[in-house]
Amino acid sequence: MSKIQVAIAEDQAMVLGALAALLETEPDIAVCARATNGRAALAALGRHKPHVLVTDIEMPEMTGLTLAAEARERCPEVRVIILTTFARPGYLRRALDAGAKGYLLKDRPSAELADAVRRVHRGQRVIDPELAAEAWASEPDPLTERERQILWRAGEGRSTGDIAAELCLSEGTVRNYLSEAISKLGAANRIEAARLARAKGWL
Amino acid sequence: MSKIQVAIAEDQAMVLGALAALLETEPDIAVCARATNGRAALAALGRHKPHVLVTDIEMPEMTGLTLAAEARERCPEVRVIILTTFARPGYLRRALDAGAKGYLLKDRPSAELADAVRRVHRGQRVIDPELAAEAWASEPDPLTERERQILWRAGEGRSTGDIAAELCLSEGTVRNYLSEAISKLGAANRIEAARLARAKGWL
DNA sequence: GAGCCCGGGTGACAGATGTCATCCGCCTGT
DNA sequence: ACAGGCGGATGACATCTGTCACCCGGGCTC
Repeated sequence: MSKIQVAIAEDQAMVLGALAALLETEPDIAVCARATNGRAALAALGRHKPHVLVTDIEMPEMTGLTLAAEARERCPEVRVIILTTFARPGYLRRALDAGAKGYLLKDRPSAELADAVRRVHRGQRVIDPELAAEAWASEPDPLTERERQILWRAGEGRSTGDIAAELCLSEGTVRNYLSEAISKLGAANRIEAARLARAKGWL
Repeated sequence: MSKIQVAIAEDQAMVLGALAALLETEPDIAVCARATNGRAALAALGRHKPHVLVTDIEMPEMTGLTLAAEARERCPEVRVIILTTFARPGYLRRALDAGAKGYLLKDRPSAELADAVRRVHRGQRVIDPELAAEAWASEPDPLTERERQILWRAGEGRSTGDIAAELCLSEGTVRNYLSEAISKLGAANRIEAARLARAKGWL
């Protein structure tokens, strides 16, 4: 019996090593590659051709979501499982759009990981059930690309003028977009709007 | 040879399980207790009397820092290692004040964990070297308690008026504190100030 | 008791933010 | 050819923020 070959991408080295140790305790699973950022993971996919890729979302260089999308392009036979802290409907939706086969939360019991790897390897989908329900019920991202760009920067503490300069827009326009975003999100000001958007995974 | 008994506290069950798997691969270490929140961890210390406690900082019920302090009170023979994402001088300082013997970052290679456990068990201290240097160089928290309260709320997106009402202060006073905090932190506005303070672990 | 620091408050002012109505090009579908 | 939409801009206005100078009352200490 040949083992299921798994690649892992996770930016916190300690967690990466720990996840690898966890999977290595399974007799039918082998970890063939590890990466601490998205770009490295993508390179590793080409070299090792694993059956399954387990990846975090928030990573330097390349996010797990874009990694999933790239992987589908270049190595369509690799099945991707997103493993993340964030129970954000927006992330799940984007993950599925990017062709991910699994979406698992880091606060699930550790036994579920190996299970998910096996299931996905068999061709099944594995989606965190609570999150799936929530995502179905929840409204889709109401923000336009511009609003996202601007709200993001506003959330970092940059001023209207700064943002306008950076995006080559007029100051008034930036305020308009911000105003629009604030009202779409039902917030009282840019700060709260940014927080809400982040919490939903829209940012 | 009897193994080093380790307890682990970490709120993300998946990571908890993975860390346990990682430590279990070491022949001289055994994981005798696991907890996904601070209170449960404290209870486990009483029951299992481990040699070493490895704990995250940000957890529900009780933070790893207060857990460390409580542990020193009730089970002074247990050596505590803080294992966290956050390279914040403020956290390190508070951890050491609380009697922690180790402070390790989650983005260090996973091999360092077992190493740290052994060292701390032998009675040594293990502090992330870069962080230690930074903490020594870095100025101590410049914020007063009031400023902290107010800046925290401002960072959540609450308005000056809101905050004043909540803390039973006048609106002008809140603005004064905020202004003071902003200038202490060298920020351009309350949002940036809150971000900076958070990054330093002062908030 | 005089002087002084500290938490808190006031008032005034400039500048940043949030809201609206309106306008202008530029596509796009019919 | 024309009506819409859409991204972007403008101007005006009200409100919120950030800053500053100064005031008050209670504890200190000398």
